[in-house]
Amino acid sequence: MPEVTGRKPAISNASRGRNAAGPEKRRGTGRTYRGRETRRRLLDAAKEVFERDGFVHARITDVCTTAGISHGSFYTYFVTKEEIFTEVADSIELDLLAIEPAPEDTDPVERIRLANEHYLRAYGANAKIMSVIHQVSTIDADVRATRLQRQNAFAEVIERRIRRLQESGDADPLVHPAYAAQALGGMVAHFADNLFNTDNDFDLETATEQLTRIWVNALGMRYPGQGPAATRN
Amino acid sequence: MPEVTGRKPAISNASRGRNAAGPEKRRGTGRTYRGRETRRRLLDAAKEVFERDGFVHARITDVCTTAGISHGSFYTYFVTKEEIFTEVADSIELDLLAIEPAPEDTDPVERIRLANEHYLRAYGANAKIMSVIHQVSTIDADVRATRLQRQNAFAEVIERRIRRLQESGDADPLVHPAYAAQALGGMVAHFADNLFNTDNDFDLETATEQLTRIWVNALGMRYPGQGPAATRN
Amino acid sequence: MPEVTGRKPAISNASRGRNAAGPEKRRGTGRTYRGRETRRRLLDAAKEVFERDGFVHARITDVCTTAGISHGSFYTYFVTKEEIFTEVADSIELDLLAIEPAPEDTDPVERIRLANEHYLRAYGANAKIMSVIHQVSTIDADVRATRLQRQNAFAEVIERRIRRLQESGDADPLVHPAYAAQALGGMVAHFADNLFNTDNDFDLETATEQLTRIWVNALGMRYPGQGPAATRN
Amino acid sequence: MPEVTGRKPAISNASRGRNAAGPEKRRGTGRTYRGRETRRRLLDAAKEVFERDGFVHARITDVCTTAGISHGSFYTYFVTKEEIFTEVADSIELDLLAIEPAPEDTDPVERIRLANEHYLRAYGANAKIMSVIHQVSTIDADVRATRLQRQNAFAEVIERRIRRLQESGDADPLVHPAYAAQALGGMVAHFADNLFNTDNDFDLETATEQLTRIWVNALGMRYPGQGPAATRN
DNA sequence: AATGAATGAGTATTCATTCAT
DNA sequence: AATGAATGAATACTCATTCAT
Repeated sequence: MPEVTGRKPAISNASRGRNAAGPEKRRGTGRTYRGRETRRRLLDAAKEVFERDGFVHARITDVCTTAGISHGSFYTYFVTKEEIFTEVADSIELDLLAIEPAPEDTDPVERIRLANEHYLRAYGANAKIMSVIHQVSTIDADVRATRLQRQNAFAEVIERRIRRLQESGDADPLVHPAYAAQALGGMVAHFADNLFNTDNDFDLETATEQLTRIWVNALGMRYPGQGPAATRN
Repeated sequence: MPEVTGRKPAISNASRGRNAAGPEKRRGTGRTYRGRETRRRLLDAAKEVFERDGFVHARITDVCTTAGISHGSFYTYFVTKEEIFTEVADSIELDLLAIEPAPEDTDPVERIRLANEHYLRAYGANAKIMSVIHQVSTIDADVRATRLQRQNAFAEVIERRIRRLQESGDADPLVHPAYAAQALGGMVAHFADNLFNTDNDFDLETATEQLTRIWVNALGMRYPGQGPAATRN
Repeated sequence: MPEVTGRKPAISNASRGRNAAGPEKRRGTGRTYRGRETRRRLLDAAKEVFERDGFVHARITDVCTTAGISHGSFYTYFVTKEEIFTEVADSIELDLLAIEPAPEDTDPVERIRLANEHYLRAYGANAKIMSVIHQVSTIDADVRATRLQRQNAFAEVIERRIRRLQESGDADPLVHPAYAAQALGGMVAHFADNLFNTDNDFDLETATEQLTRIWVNALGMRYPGQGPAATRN
Repeated sequence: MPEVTGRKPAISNASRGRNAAGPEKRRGTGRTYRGRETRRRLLDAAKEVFERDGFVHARITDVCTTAGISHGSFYTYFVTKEEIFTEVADSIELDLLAIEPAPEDTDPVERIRLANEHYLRAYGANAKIMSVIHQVSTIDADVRATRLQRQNAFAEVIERRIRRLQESGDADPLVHPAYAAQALGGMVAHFADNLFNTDNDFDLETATEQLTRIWVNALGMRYPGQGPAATRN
């Protein structure tokens, strides 16, 4: 994706090195209370505008108007549209990936159900901005990288669990943990998007239950007190 | 990102009115061999440019240059960037969803494997443009609608098959066909994107096999000659 | 004549929708002294360019160059070429139609002469832009509407005066006030255009006198101290 | 009005020297029957399109489509948009200026009435295209010149008549023939445009009568059998 | 820290006219 | 003489970013 536009810092190379944050690039202005306040207002406004218009069509002007600050002040706090977007996105996805702590003795199937439920709920609470993040990830290499990184981190967690289940004899050993993790994680992500960002007849509870059932079946796990899953004989 | 323009009504149109516009909007120009050739060249060029630059950054100029035609000739064939994109996208996604007919007596599991393999291969052959289609679907309502429509059509096919398997006692009756269809279809789509458009260690064959296994397990199907799936007792 | 453009809706607007646009359309920027200055410079420049090139051939670029401001700044103040034109036109025609108040006891014929003189002088002072307004009124429905509205308002004033003259027995009762008002008003307007925008041998003073004489005769009015008008026997 | 556009023969210098008709410029193709037929179709179509869209917005494409001929064939018959317009315009105004032959002994007032009636009717029959001619005359110097030339020729006829009336003692000698001719001719022209090209409550018959009355009064003429015009004492 | 005016690169689109067939 | 494809000059408009106050 070569840089075609000529404007100053087009997206791809704007937030490069994320977290690396060029020393003179990142603006803060969090020193005074008033400054912090304005910054927060901008972030809130940005989220609103991004959700409404998508990243591509969102205009900084609108963000400023929404935040009730002047046009030029934006640059006191953020260097580019990309930067503020990244910050908005970061503040969001964190919730999504927060894996809830469950009691030690929670049943494995229940754990999966809880994780799925949490994912769906968290996604639902941020469905619109999630789809925008999705959009940006198809445009901007850095955002895409971050997204993939998170996806992989998520998949790794799942992978470890699958591996553990297999080791304890509770999951089909023929399932490849890495592949299954990516596939099942993707399945839930995909479904969540479908559930909240399109018109359809799905409902959250059934979705939770069904995704869990599929997940459990897929791994060849046993439902508690039900005998072997998916066995008909 | 200045491609997002849109001039004001301009004094002009004011007095146009009447039946001026007429049907002359639809462009075809497939009357001459030369015309058809040029059109084809444009479509090829467009695909190339979209793959390289993505929809947002693709410029009509580049498409024309690549096609070796003059600037203005583009509009002899297409009205907007969106239109040519849609045509490119349509020609692609069709292949993808075409599920090749398998011999009558093909084993159900094998059928699934074949379908998955086909999907992955077809996706792989068009991976780059597929991701662009993805991008556009997050930007343009029409493209999104078309995409969803196809996704649903695809899901319905899967749903019917699941239902049939359940009726013949070959699939877990507790799985909800509609939910499962959307989930499993999404899973494969998601994985395909991951497989071809990111750096990772997955390979096509294993992916085919694993996705199939998960799919089969998820539905509680039995692998041929292996006894009940996912049963370990 | 490419000024008559008008881009397609462009994918963009598709997802804008919602309450995006908002009220931000109306541009003002009269907040700062500097801003007001620039605006004024733009209006002056626009008048100059419109007078020189006519509306059709006038380019916004030229207006900006003439005003000594950058290209994009135009849009800080005006949305379209039409808008700035309308504003220029409005500021002009006002003078034209302002009928100066004459002393109470002014002779009716003198009143007419004064009005004609004022009209011709005012027209003369803005002859070039007047002809451009004329041009635009043949192109743009809005400008045409405004023009007609004014013309009619003007005609109504004349009509009322004719009616009063008839009531006091000072004008031919067979003359239809509404028709005459439109006819005589149009006569002066037409003559003014001819006088200032073409090569001919007319001069302002004779024109004033003659138009007045025709007007007075037409209404069957009496010249002061001359006995009945148009009577030669 | 400097040449701003870059297209080949922009209007102003296109029809230059009218009737001079550069030897190689004017295309004819009136040799075959088919050719003459096509030419006629083009002229009809052009009139229709010009009336509907005005000169500025009329597109040659539309003219061709309307005429049912191919795009490129236009240039077999006409060199430019201006040329075909001029030809359309010429064929129209002729009728308008045709002064009807009245019986030798026709009353002078009746003569004026007949002339006015003819003018209004002829204008009415071509009102729309007349307003387009008006438009073009504000854009194109040549068309403007032609228009003025005709207007002046018309005015001269009127002027001669006024002079004759004055010589025979039938018109106010204080009226300046040249000024009055321009004024009264313009009055009728202006009224005609108003009558047919705007929404108003005027009707043709009253207009004819009133314009005649004003005209007759203005010149201080006597209505037949009514004693001196506009005399009330 | 805030304001709002100024900047200017970037690109889509139209349509009269030409040209190869 | 007809067709229709190709050309390309011309220009309006957007919006991220900078800058003077």
